[in-house]
Amino acid sequence: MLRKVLLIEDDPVLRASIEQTLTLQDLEPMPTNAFTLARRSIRSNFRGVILSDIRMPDKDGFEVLQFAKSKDTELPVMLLTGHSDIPTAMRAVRDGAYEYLEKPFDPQRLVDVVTRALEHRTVVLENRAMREELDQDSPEDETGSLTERLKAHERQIIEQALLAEGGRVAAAADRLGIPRNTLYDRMTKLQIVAKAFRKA
Amino acid sequence: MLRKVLLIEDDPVLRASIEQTLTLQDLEPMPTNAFTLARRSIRSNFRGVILSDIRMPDKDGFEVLQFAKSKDTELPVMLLTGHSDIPTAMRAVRDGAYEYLEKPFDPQRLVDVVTRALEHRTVVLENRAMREELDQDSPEDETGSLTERLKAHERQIIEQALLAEGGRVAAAADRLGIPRNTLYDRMTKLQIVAKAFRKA
DNA sequence: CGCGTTTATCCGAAATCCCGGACAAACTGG
DNA sequence: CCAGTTTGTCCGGGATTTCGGATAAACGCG
Repeated sequence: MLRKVLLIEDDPVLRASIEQTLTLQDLEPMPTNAFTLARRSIRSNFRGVILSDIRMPDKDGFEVLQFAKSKDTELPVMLLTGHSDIPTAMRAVRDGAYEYLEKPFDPQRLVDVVTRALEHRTVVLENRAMREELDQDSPEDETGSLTERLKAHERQIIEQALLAEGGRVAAAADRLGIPRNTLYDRMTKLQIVAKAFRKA
Repeated sequence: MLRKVLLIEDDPVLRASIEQTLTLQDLEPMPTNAFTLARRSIRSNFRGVILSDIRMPDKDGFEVLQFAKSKDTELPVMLLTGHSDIPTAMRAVRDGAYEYLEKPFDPQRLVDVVTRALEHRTVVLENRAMREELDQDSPEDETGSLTERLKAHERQIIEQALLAEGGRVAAAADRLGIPRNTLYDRMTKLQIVAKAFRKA
């Protein structure tokens, strides 16, 4: 489960307060006082969520939202808003903000919302990682000569055995159910060097 | 993206209202007036989310929550609550409810919350499906002798080539880059019969 | 039916592989 | 430091594989 919370809030008092609330919940706030400072942290693979004030001196919280969405549409952005800005905040939610919090808010409410956002972010990233892995595995190349493919597979098996045995050839041979010398023969042919698996 | 919303609400008026709101947003409400009726729909693989009143004649919304969580801890349950029940609702959120909505609520707010819940549910289920697929593929048995494993792999490659060529051995041999006779030799050793790939 | 193609099997020789034995070098741990 | 173990390499012969050639049987099609 992720724990990072990129916090963008210009009011030092409120920022410190939120920071403390999050820290007490075993979360990892990354406090900043302005959007420009937070910019570089906002990436498509950011392993956390964003919590930003909606009204700030330099930049609007809306810009934070748009910037974040431009980097990653599934990156949760939560907005802190004053009472007068609620209609704006609700529109922001429709535009892709994860949630808004009306000031002053219950610390527990903040924690709940942030926690849910982090859960969501966690599964989204897991999802992507798995999808990538799946895409990698599936396209088994059905091309190449039989002998080449078998050789490649044999290399893979032998290297795996060597890795499992910390590069000890005799043990690997035993594990593979073949005489030690035979394994040396195969390794020579495949140009596998045992030392490479032993440096641990 | 999922769209089902299991709606548990005993007040016919409110139920119809919510149903209409959801339908207008291209969602699929499944309205019921009591927990007992909804029970059988609540499964670990339920492809949707749950929206339940927290105060009902027969059963408490809490029980819905607990029942749902017992089936699937990642099944979002949202609770409709009156003003007096807000502390209860907030505790429910800490206990795993996805969100609570204070009556009377803005329809747009309802839609936003439900939509977010559905997004979350969608990625969670995708996640599980992929995990299962990954678990199936990955556990390559790292056991057995080298020769046996290679033989198994060779059989797989040959059968795949035969399948691709409709069981014509000569063509398969060509595809595998080996002489036709050699392939016959291998097939004999591996007890592969070409006819089995030809009846198509 | 008759002819060309494809399949399936047998043969034999060259190439390759498997595997035990042997041994020096390197490593290990009392 | 030294005895015991492990590593890496070489050897050699028996087993296996490879692969072209040959051939009979089966198939496909006009």
